[in-house]
Amino acid sequence: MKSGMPSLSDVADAAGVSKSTVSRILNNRLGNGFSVRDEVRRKVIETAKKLNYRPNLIAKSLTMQSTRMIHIFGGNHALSDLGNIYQTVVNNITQIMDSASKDYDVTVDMSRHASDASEMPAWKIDGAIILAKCTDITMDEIVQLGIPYVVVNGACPEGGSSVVPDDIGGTQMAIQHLLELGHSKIAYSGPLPPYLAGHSSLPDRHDTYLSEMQKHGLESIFWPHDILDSAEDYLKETVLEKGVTAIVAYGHMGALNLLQAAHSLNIAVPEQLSIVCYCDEYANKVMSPGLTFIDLGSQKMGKVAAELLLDQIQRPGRVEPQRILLQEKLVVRNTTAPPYSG
Amino acid sequence: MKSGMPSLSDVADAAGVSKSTVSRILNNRLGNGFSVRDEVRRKVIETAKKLNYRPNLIAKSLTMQSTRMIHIFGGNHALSDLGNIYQTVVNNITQIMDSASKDYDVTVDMSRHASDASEMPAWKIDGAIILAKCTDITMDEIVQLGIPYVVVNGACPEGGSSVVPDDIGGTQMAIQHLLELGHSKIAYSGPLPPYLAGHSSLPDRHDTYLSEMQKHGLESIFWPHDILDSAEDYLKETVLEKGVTAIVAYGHMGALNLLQAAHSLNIAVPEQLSIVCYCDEYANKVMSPGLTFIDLGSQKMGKVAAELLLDQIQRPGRVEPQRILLQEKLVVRNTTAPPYSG
DNA sequence: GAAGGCAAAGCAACCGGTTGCTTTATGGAA
DNA sequence: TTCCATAAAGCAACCGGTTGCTTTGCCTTC
Repeated sequence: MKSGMPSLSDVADAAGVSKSTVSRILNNRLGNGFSVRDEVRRKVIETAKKLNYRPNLIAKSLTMQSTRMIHIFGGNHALSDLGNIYQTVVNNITQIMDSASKDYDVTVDMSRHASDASEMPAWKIDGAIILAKCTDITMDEIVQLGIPYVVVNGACPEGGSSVVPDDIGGTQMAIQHLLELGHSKIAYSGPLPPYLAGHSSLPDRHDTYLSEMQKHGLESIFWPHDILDSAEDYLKETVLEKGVTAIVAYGHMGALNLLQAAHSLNIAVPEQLSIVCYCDEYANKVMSPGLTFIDLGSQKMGKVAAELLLDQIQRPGRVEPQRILLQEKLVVRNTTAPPYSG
Repeated sequence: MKSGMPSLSDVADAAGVSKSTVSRILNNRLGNGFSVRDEVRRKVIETAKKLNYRPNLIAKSLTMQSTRMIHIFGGNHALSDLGNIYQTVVNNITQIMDSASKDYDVTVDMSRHASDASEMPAWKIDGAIILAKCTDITMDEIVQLGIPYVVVNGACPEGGSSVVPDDIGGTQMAIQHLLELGHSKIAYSGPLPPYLAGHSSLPDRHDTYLSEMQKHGLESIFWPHDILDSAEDYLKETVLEKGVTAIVAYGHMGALNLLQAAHSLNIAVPEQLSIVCYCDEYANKVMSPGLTFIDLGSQKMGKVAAELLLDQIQRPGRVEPQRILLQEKLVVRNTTAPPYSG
């Protein structure tokens, strides 16, 4: 009890047996030239419980191969935005992990890391989930140490596994939907796509919008527009001046703002203006009225990633690395309609 | 396992010195009865670099007294709701920790735990942040191990530190604001307050609403209303039938829904209906139009908690435990106005 | 009665570092 | 030449577990 937590030796002393005996009993490592009398076993277990003994994972990690710890990398950048899909992803991952036969402990690293530093925790981990991305050094370490991993919504190195939503397909569906309704003046509202940095969804959505518009011989109307910009200015520019009848918005917060601004400007949605956005199904559930949205399937993303990871952990070396492209779904609700022809 | 990762001994052998010498040189632990010739020092450092030696953090944290790890408890319940203030809290905590002179690693526990189980990680932690609450067993362990901790937005045991927003004062300000505008038919919209379970903000806001109304001789109008319920039904009942002119909403998502429903029902906000809600400043920032809201100060909450914790860690035993009641602020924007008198 | 076999538990090395203390080498003073 | 202080580096215990192998004791069996 010197430094707080009781150690294996403390339990051993209290129970009057040796360290190794305690270790073997608590880890149920019988056979292999070892056995105990039931009486001793009970006493040890009881003593451990009484002292509130909990193995020190750090020490355990030093010698053992498995710690049943799953570590989620990238929490700091991925969870820092409000209403982020990663929240749903993480929740679904923990849910799957909890219901797994062996239960796993899940931790999320929230620290900031320099881009040239390792994000590896000090303890040994059995599996890793990478939210969008981690530093190169971290990735190298993960691969070198042979830790099973799955990248969620991000690029992964050769031979790795990933689960990524198909933003290109989703964008195509959105445009298709608007075209079928009869729209031709379709604008895109989203942040500027920085091709080098940033997430692939930015260029994916934006570029697909451009190419789809071009494919159908339509003019593309793009004005970089972040959720913090003035939605009213944006609508004045696009809807009132350029005659835009439909907007594809990068995120649901941006869409909500557009909706509010439309109310202020007396632009009826969906009669005069259709809005479709990319959205997490949960985020959308709590919002009324129902936005027409492209479901990123974050719930499924988390689930699939967790199952993929579990599979890799449980059958090491026998699972083919997979790159799963998760189809997005168009959910038509109350913010899209045929264009106003009055 | 080995995977070629060179160990301290490998470096020592290659450089022709002992383990301890390498350790001391690489950690720059001179003095205290130890010194090296510059020649040897250079050779060791060079050898380490050549072998691409990286210390095994697991082994390191076994012996070191400090692990520089901060653990955040309660991530699973606190971060599972979208748009949660805890997200802001966590982000601000990591920010403070990162800018601390010694840098700390912050992890968030996302596992689910039975209420009679310990949530303690198996590795040593230097400090703990508890989001709202943790299991009793966990709390006991933290106290017993003498780990510095701060409870954020929740109750803490005798002698512990906590940072909590003053929901009672905030509610009083909100009601006061509405009264000054001339409202008298003020409704409260929020989840049912389960007095035993649940968070103190539920009864705090609800009860203060009741007592304030009573204090001013006004009728209280309460209909349990969650964000998933129909906002339109709620408005029909309160505004259209009972003549309510102002609503205090528990959360910003609920307020947003009320706003949308008001549009649908052609109820003008704020002309015919004032809405004020409790909200995270960040969540509100991304929303237009500007809601009048009670600022919970989650940013400050995280900052204060982190600083308090750092203080406790750096001056162990010399810091008085504090219970900080953070004042909420009323931010008047575009959803409150004098009642409609047409 | 001695040898053999097996159940039950302990010894001690090891994982990869850190650190208090000891040993060895070196040089200057007496 | 002898002694001693000090610089330079090594020894070995320790952190808290795991595990191969050995020891102890008891019961059979010949």
